[in-house]
Formats: sequence, C-alpha cells, structure tokens
Amino acid sequence: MAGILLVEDDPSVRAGLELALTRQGHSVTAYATGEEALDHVRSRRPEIAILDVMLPGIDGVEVCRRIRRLDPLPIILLTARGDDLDVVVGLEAGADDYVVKPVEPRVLDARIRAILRRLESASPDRLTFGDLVIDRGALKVSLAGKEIHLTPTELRLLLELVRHPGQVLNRRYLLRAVWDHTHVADSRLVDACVQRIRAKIEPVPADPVYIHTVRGFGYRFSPP
Amino acid sequence: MAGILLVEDDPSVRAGLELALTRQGHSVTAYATGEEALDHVRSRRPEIAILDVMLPGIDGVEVCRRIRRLDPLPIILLTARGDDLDVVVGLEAGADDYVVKPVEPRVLDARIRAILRRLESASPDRLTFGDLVIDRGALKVSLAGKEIHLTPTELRLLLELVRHPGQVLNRRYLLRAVWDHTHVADSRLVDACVQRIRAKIEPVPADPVYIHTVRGFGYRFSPP
DNA sequence: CCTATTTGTCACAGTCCTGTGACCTCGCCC
DNA sequence: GGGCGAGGTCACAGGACTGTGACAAATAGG
Repeated sequence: MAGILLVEDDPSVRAGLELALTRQGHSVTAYATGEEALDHVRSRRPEIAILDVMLPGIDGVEVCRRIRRLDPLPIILLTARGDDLDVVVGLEAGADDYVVKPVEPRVLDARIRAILRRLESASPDRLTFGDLVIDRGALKVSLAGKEIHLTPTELRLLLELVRHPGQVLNRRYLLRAVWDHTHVADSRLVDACVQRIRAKIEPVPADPVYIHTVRGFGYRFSPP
Repeated sequence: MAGILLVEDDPSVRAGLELALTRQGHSVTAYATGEEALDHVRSRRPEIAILDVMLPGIDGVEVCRRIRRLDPLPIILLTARGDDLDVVVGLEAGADDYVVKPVEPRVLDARIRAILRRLESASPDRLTFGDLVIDRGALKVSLAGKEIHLTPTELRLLLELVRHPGQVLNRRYLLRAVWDHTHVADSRLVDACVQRIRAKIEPVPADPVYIHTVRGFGYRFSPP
C-alpha cells in the first residue's frame, strides 16, 4: 500500500521492522544510512519516512531536515532515547512524530496510519486555485469551469509544482521528479513544458498568474 | 494563538497543563468531562483537542470517536498508561497522536505544533530580521512587507551572509561560496554586489543596518 | 501501416544580469 | 592635515537566461 522509507542501521532491528510493516500491508524500502535515504527520496518519492535518530554519518534529525528541504512527506523519528529535549528538537526539525524504541510493530503501524489518514483528509483530491481547479483523483484540470486538456507530461509537471505551492523548484529537481532522466543540466525541456502549460492555463501566458519564473533558479507555483 | 480544547479530570493536572500551554502562547479552554468537551467542539470549533483517556462518564477514546463524527480537528490523547493496545485503539479511534503522562509541557507543545504545522501544510522556511523577511523556499525577499526584487547573484550572496549571522565573511570565502572559484580574489566583484543589495534593502545605504563592512576583513550580516 | 498526438531539441531574439575597470570617497595612521 | 589603501560608485559591453515557434523523433491509436 504505502511506500515506506525505513532507515535503521542495526540490521536485525531493520529486518524486523521491515518484515513487520510488510506484514501490515505496507511496501517498505529499507536502508542503513541517511545518504541512501536522501537519494531514495529524490528518486522514488516515498509516501512516508521512518528514520532512526542514531545513524552512522548524517544522523536522523539531520536527514529529517534535509528531506524537509526536498519534500513535504511525513516523517517519523525513531529513537532508543526518550529524552524530552530530543523529542522537541526532532519535532522542530520537521518530524511529524517521535517514537521511542522498542516499539510494537502494531503501534508503529497505527501511528503511520494516523499520519497518513490525516494527510489524506487534509489534502483532498481536488485543489482550487482561483479559476484553476486540479482534480488529482480524476486527473483533470479545468479553468473557469471549462475543462483543459493537458498531456501526461504536462500534468505531471503541473502536479509536481502544485505539490510545493509557493516554493521555487529548480530545473534539475523537476527533471528528476517529472522525467526519470539523469539528464543533462542545461536542457530546455522544463522550460518548453512550462511554456506549454502556460499556454493552456494562463490567461496571459506572457504575464503568468500561476507559474512564475524565478530567473536563475527555476519555477514557482503560487496561487493568485 | 491556537484554540486548544483540553479535557482532564484531575484538577491539578488540568491547571498545570492549562498554565503551561497558555505560557507557550496557546489559547486554552479546559474541561473536566467529555460531555462539556463535545459541546465545546459543537459550539466553538477549537483548532485542536487534547483528551485525557481516563475520564469519568464517557472516556477519552469515546470522546475522540464522537468528535471525529463532528469535526476533523486534530486530537491528541493523553494517558497515564502506555499500554500498546491502548495506543493502537486510541489511534484507530481517530486520534492523531498519543502521549503518555507525565508529559513535559514543551514536548506537548512541540507535538501540538508538529500537528498544526502538518495541517497548515506550510513549512514557511522564513527568516525575519526586523523589517527584512527572507523566504528561502519561495526565494522572496521583502522589506517592511513590500517585496523586493533581487537578482540571482544578489540573492545567493545575501543568503550566504544570512547563513552566518553576526560573522565576518571575507571576500575570498564569498567568492568561493557564491561565485565559482575561477575568479581573482582581487576584484571589486563582491563589493559591487554588496552595494547593489544595499541599494535595495538598506533604508540608508550609506549607513547600513543589515550588511556591515568590516574594513580589512570583509562583510558581516547582523540583525538590527 | 498510417495518422495524429505528444515530446524532446534547436535556433533565435529579446531581456536582464553581471563582471570589469576607472574613478571617487572615506577612514586610518603618521 | 596629508598620504595611503580599502571600499563605494558607476556605466557599459558582453554574456547568461528565458520565451517562443518550428521541427523531427517517438509514441499511441485506429
């Protein structure tokens, strides 16, 4: 069901959690280090991340912060210590929950489901930005009530921009997120695609209301 | 700030939590029973509810279920027992978090903020220095509420300075950090760029408030 | 197999940005 | 106060970036 990213350096704990969560019906990918986890977030976009705090190299809290810069996905921190200060620091770093080991798999599962449930209800399938309505369930976009036809790539790019409203996303990021390519950096692909979307959704493409160019950095979707 | 509904039957615990949360800047309404809490949800629509599980009359988990039928507001369950089964049952009942008493007020506050943050779905990566606001996610800079346009290089330099508030950064360092290292150290490049930023963000560029010159060393960003 | 659609690439033009050097001003030290 | 060196200011030409339309390759559908 959910694509879970699990990071835990202790092999036996890792295997145990992976097995337990898989049994609960989740699809789990497990790593031992933060670096691998960050790569995974960049390339595979999991639904939720579970990070052990004590990791070799970059620690879990720092991984949490870095993931936050990449993606708003929910994060559960896992730790052997239940120190109050740790909890506060972890949550301030952007984590959604902080769980003390050892944890019963069914408890972890319940917490995962609680967070995902909240996320579902908080992010409905239909998003409205002024005249622009994006139906993520039906994969339909309409402007002022009239349905707009977007091609698959255009739709993926628009959805990716919309997932981070107000944030500037650079071309490299978008190339990785929308196209799976390990593309050359100086490709005009993103520009061309943005331009095509603008032609369809912007009343005045030359003076965009939704997708703004941020020279030297990338593009930003922001509600009008 | 947030309208918190607190339900706890033990008067001393109730008073303690109410005080602590109020001190953290929340607006708290406290009750001793679930019935009162449900009335409050119906009439006042709080932003978040914190429920003790052991309550006279309707217990906290049941209150949680009934609130869920009324309103999707986030709920934190509070309990003296940390039984795994209780946790699972509580979260299944629709709670967003489950905290075991005794709880440090700052931990509770951190958990409240984590949930509210998730709900607002906004992680405003914002820095504020007096009138100057720098949004690192949106890459927007504003002064006294009015948006300022910075060019890419100006923005990179400002961000680099802001990353080390109060520290003097020399020109060589800035050349490496902001420009690629292929530039000669002995140029007016950094100065010119600082000057351009000052012209945009300093009320009186000749008497800078944000970016200070440290003769013979470099520049220092320090909040006013 | 043919056609229509979609997608990646390219060239070009316009706009905006930026590094540079010259020159000026200021602060500091004697 | 004078001299010196560091920093401020400025204009401008070259360069970097992006928008745009055209086009060919890839793909899907009939």
